[in-house]
Formats: sequence, structure tokens, C-alpha cells
Amino acid sequence: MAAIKAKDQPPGGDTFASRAKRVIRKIPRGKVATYGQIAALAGNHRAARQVVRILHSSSDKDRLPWHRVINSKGGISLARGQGYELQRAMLRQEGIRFQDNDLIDLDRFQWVPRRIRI
DNA sequence: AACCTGACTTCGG
DNA sequence: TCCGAAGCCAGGT
Repeated sequence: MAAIKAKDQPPGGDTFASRAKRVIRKIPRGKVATYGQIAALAGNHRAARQVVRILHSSSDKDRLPWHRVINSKGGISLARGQGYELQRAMLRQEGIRFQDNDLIDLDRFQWVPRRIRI
């Protein structure tokens, strides 16, 4: 029996990556979440850059709604010609509006997962 | 084992 | 309000 390397842990495990993916999958249509927000919900508020890595490595493979992830300013981080246009189109298609400054109004479109009810 | 890198974020001037 | 610097994390080289 070959030992399971820490590297290939089963999906749905309890690694930051698996949790982050689950969080991303929960972002509803018509809403967006920031990298930092995902990181925080996945358990590490300082791992925004990890979220980026995850999107790079598995957004396609795991069919993640990668387009719903944007930066803290409410903007698309992908460069023009490098996915920017596609992401913007996909978001608009879900009803998300871009302001004149090309940013999304987070107060309106940011996903706010319900947790505690006061 | 250093060093580099990235679809980030925060903070100070 | 805008911009640069610094902080952060982990996978790849």
C-alpha cells in the first residue's frame, strides 16, 4: 500500500484549498466575492493570494465559478486580453452592473453569506 | 533550501 | 483620492 502523500489529498478534505473551492462554489449567480473574502471564509483571511493560485490550478478542472471572484476594489484583476473581457461579459450576463469607473459596487453585488442572525 | 512569483490587501504619505 | 511599499502565503524552479 502506497502511502497517501500530503500532496494528493482527497477533494472535499479539510485543506485550505478544498475549503476555498467549496466557498467559491457557493457564490450565487448575480453576486461576487473578493479574493480576501474567500480566503477569510475558508479560514485564513491572509491567504488571498492562495485563492488566486487555486483559481489558476483548478477553476477549469473543478468547474468553479471563477468569474465571480474579483478584487477588493470591486474590479476585475485579469489583464485585458487575458480574460478581463470574458469575465466582465460573464458577470454582466448574470446581471451584475459595472459603474463608470469599471468597478462593481460591492455594496450592491457582493455576496454576503448569512451566518449568525443577531 | 533559497528565490521568484502571482487574477491580493492594507497602510502611509 | 491616488500610488508605492510592505505584508502575506504557498507552489514552482
